[in-house]
Amino acid sequence: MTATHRQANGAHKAAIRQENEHLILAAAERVFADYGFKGATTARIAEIADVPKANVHYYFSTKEMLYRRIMEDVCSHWLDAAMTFDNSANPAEVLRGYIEAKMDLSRARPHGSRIWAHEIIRGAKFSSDYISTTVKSWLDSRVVVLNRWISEGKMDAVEPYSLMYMIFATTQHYADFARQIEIFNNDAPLSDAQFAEAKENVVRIILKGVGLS
Amino acid sequence: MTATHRQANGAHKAAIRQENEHLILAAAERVFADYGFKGATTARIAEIADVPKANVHYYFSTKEMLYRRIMEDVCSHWLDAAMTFDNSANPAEVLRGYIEAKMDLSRARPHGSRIWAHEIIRGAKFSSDYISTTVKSWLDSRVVVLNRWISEGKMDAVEPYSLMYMIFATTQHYADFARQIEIFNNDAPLSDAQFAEAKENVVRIILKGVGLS
DNA sequence: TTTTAACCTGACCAAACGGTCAAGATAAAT
DNA sequence: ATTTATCTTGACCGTTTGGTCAGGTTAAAA
Repeated sequence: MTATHRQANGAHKAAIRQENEHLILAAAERVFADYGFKGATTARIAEIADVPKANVHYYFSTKEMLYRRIMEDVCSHWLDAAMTFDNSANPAEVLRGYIEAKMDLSRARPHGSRIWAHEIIRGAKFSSDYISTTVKSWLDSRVVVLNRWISEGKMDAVEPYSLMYMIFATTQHYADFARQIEIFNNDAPLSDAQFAEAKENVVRIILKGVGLS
Repeated sequence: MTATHRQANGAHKAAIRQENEHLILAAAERVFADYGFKGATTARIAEIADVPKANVHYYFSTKEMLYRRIMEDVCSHWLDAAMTFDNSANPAEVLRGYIEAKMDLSRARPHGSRIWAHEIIRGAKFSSDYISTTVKSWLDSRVVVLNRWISEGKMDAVEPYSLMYMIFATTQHYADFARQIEIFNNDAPLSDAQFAEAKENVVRIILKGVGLS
């Protein structure tokens, strides 16, 4: 390979690194989603990523570091996509937009939701700090908005945390319990049309349930 | 020990067996709830049950058999307590009773709910038969009832499966995500009063959401 | 009292586990 | 052309894993 074929400034090496890290992270996301931290094995991650196990440890020194990286990726993605709780518009539109965004995220990235579920069920050993700071701040600020809407008589006087938990639970159920839903749906994954109907139903029931329709 | 001190007909041996099986099952429920099937270890189960590891294998030949037994226990308990979907009364009372029963079960036996969550997230490898037969039959029969109520104009024309999934998700969230709720509640578990308020909120929002209040 | 059947467990095993390492391959810099 | 830094990987290591087993204890039956 001559100099003219090479990319400038070591771009090839960087590309290799990016490619392999991406392969390993994608495989790890699947394996951690299926088995949780303890149940996942680096051998299985390597197998799915189609790289030797030693290569997994070359890019990510330990299983815990790989797990933490995955958690960070999942969280940042969620902060971007699922925390678009714009409080400038009217309550019904805001809640509808938020619920739809969370439903879409469950559909598009179910692995992230499942990793989160594993992590919380086990007791949030790795993420309790993150939850008690970043996530709690975000949630509390939304509760303030909800309470303002309630005091302005724009919606029913529901307990805001219960409402938020209901939205968390219902939307994430379509990712975490997708296999159960699939079985109930005669062993077929929900079609796009079925999922759209489910999404609309969730929005309708919750909006009406808090007096916003 | 004389004959008069002994219990009749080998009752003592049977009692020993029952006692130890119970100890091991209780410990296994906790460990499987925390780590799922793959992540759980028989050594940890033995440690929590306070019996030698070899004794765990004396009463339950393999980890898989112990897990299946736990799943059966969890399911039968749920069938008893959480499937009391009496369709003779009026819709609002029936739904309220069902939601309250599921919330109470999440509060009283969170481990069972978490084991179920692990099992489904992983793809229901051990339980897909049970879900596609017993549970699906139960669910489909309740959907028939909901559809009848809808056609009789007693409640809104919601998609019944979406509604049932919402109830599953929201009620089980209080077991599966108890740790997250605890952190949001300033690192304190929900008090009985807080839980009662949450339960009432869930009932109110769903009943109103489907036109039953 | 003797026999029998069930219970108990420390010690052990092969397999799987997370992680290491030396030695080679590749490509960028000199 | 040579050096240097990064990438690659089979082989390996100490530990943990699910599971076994021989030999013991206990209590019911004969």
